[in-house]
Amino acid sequence: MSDLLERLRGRGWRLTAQRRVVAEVLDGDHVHLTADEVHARAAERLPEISRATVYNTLGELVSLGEVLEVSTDRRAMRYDPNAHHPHQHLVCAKCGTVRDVHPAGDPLADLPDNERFGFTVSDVEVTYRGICPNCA
Amino acid sequence: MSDLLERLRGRGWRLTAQRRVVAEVLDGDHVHLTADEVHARAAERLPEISRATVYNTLGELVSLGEVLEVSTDRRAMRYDPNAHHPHQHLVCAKCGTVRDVHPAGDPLADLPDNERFGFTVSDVEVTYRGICPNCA
DNA sequence: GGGTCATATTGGATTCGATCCAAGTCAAGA
DNA sequence: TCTTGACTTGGATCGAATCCAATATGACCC
Repeated sequence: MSDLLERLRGRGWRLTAQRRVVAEVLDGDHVHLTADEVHARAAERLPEISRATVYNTLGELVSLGEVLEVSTDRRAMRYDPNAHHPHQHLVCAKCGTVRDVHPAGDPLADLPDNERFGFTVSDVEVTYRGICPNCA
Repeated sequence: MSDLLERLRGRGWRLTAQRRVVAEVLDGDHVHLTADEVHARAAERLPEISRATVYNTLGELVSLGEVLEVSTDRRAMRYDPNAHHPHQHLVCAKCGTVRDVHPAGDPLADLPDNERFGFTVSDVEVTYRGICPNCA
């Protein structure tokens, strides 16, 4: 993740303690934390960090393409640091657990021209739902 | 949509003026209204209908499988009466317009067993994003 | 038609996630 | 070290959705 910090610095990001901590919190494999969870973990290291800053930083990381926003339910948005490896999500309908998955095929290619209605289609998002082994 | 009302009556639904109006509002082709929009349209016919009742009724229709909930952005949930014909959604990233689309292939079948992690996968939801002709 | 009762409706309060804002703080270049 | 524009803060605010106790009403029975 220090790569990430370097990359952002190169783009003129001012490196603050708060941003560093948020980036470190996200630097786990396969985490899909809510903003509040990110805030809680960040606050363990930097007790005074505010929610607003966590939201700001997450928003910046998203628009820089370093983190993905995924909305798996009607509750809180989740933040996925695995932005540089295309993947989709498998969500447990009971406990909300999220796993990264890699379906075969290219869903974008599966949308024929006559089903695009003149849209310039740039992105597709696939969410699988089911029951995880723990909840079954 | 009177089919719908009959079907629901058969399941013990008590048929009230409010529920009838909500069902009628949803009885349009390819509409993807928010709860507030449903409420506004319902209120044209039945001025005293409350938001709470609209939410209740929509929730019931969803759990009865007669209407689909689609969350196309981080804003309000949308309600899709086209529940009996499998389809996916194409969303304009600018204006939010939603169109029903029918991609080729079966995304469920595209998720291999070794990518299911023991989940019982029951459903998949595909959202295409792009820019519509009007916004381009 | 009238009575009964379980179910539905109401609107105001409440929750929860997210955003906004003005005031204070601080990283980084000179 | 100084300066400055960008960053952070926490409290207010917003918007969607849910909850609740009081009231109203559809459906069934006679």
